[in-house]
Amino acid sequence: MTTHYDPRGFPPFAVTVDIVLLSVVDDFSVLLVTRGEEPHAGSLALPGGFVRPDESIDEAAVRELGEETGVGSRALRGVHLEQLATFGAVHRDPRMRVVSVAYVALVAGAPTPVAGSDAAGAAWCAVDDVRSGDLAFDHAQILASGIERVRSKLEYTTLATRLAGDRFTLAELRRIYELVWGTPIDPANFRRKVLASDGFVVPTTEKRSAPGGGPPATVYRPGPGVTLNPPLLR
Amino acid sequence: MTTHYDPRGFPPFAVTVDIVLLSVVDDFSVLLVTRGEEPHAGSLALPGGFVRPDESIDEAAVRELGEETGVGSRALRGVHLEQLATFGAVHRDPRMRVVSVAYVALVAGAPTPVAGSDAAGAAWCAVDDVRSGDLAFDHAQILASGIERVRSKLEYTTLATRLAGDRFTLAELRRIYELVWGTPIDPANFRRKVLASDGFVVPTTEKRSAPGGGPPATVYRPGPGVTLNPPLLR
DNA sequence: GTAATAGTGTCTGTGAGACACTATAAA
DNA sequence: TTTATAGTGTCTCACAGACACTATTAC
Repeated sequence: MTTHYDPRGFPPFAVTVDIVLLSVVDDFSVLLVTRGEEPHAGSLALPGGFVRPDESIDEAAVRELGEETGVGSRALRGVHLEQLATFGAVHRDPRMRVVSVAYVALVAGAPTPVAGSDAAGAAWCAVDDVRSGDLAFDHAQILASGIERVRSKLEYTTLATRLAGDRFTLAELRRIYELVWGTPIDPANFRRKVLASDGFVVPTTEKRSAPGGGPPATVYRPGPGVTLNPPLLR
Repeated sequence: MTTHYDPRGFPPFAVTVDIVLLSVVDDFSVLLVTRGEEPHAGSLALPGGFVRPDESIDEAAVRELGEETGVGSRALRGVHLEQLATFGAVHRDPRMRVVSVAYVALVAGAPTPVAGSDAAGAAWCAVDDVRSGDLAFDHAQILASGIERVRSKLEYTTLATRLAGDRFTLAELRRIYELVWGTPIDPANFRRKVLASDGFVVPTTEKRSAPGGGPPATVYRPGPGVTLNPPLLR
């Protein structure tokens, strides 16, 4: 931080936040926007925008999550938001020098983006259907980092409950793991491990019947724990 | 990334890199510099500096690691460098709006910083002796993040070999784990787990005797593996 | 009835951790 | 001779994973 170099003498940096907002319903999906202007007009991109001088980077991420994704503030409660990594190749944006701080966010139930701002072009896309070449800038790389972060964090944290919402059965929770990881999981062993993890899930008195048969399943809500001890293995 | 907002109309951001360079010899230590100018003149700080317009953030980190730490390029071969996190509170630097991208670096044997640049004020400090209040800016927070990152990565990666250098005995490797984690480890179980991890260490024909007694120990070098399967538990 | 699922029980293999034991070298 | 360490062996406990089984519901 000692400076032989005065940054005021050089063309400035712009700082942006880009958000990998993920959810699970029928698929493990990411919210993408269609760019309305150059560069990359018409391409898909991660929602994001410039950090303003009077807000921290974290604050900018929260603001963009609301504005740009158009996900209503009701759905935004209980959203998980964490910093992912920072991308700063020299020419990643052709307009000027832009450094992007990427975030990962998790929301339950893929809520429909409300109209307004740029949300007109916002849509949920199954992550397996997104082709790298379709994404603007270096967003394919950012998306890949975000997906990998979430896949690995499901192993040793209770983050899956952020994707499950505030009421879920163990079958629904297991389905989230199966869709995110892309592997089948033994229901009996999954049940035992989840219930053995202190603070992961809390049973309610409620029961829920699934279509297609089977006895009513106990409904659970997220527990107070954040880390999983022992971890769930992929 | 769609912009209703033109960043050119606002005071610019500066982007810096700060480096948490860690090593283990007698202690688990971090390289700190004494600041020569305001703000925080005389305080300890992490080595770092401004990112230049013509270099990526990663390139700036590599450059600063050489320049600012003054660790010779011989010792810099085999150094591990990875991005840690980005810190962007509004007033973290009183001069102007500065966003800092922090990196963690690991080097073997705490090489003495060579004179030149600001390295005159660079010194290795045991991480347990660093008091948060002694550090400039938000560097205490950055240091804490870096330490925690390394502590947890020793569990599931082969990073400890970056702290051990290119020739080491299992006792020396174990000592690194003990100093970083601050807990004693059973030598017999440690040996078995390390040798059972494919690609962690490779035996050489060399033997080395430790002062104080005991038979000569086999010397190992780092293996090609990067992840530890199964992990070493703290 | 039939199919599907909730929830429980059980067996096996693997690995973590504790610790005993010997062999070898420094002081 | 004493002390410390290298390296091996072994025992126990816990858990992961595979899978059988019963009970209960939708259709």
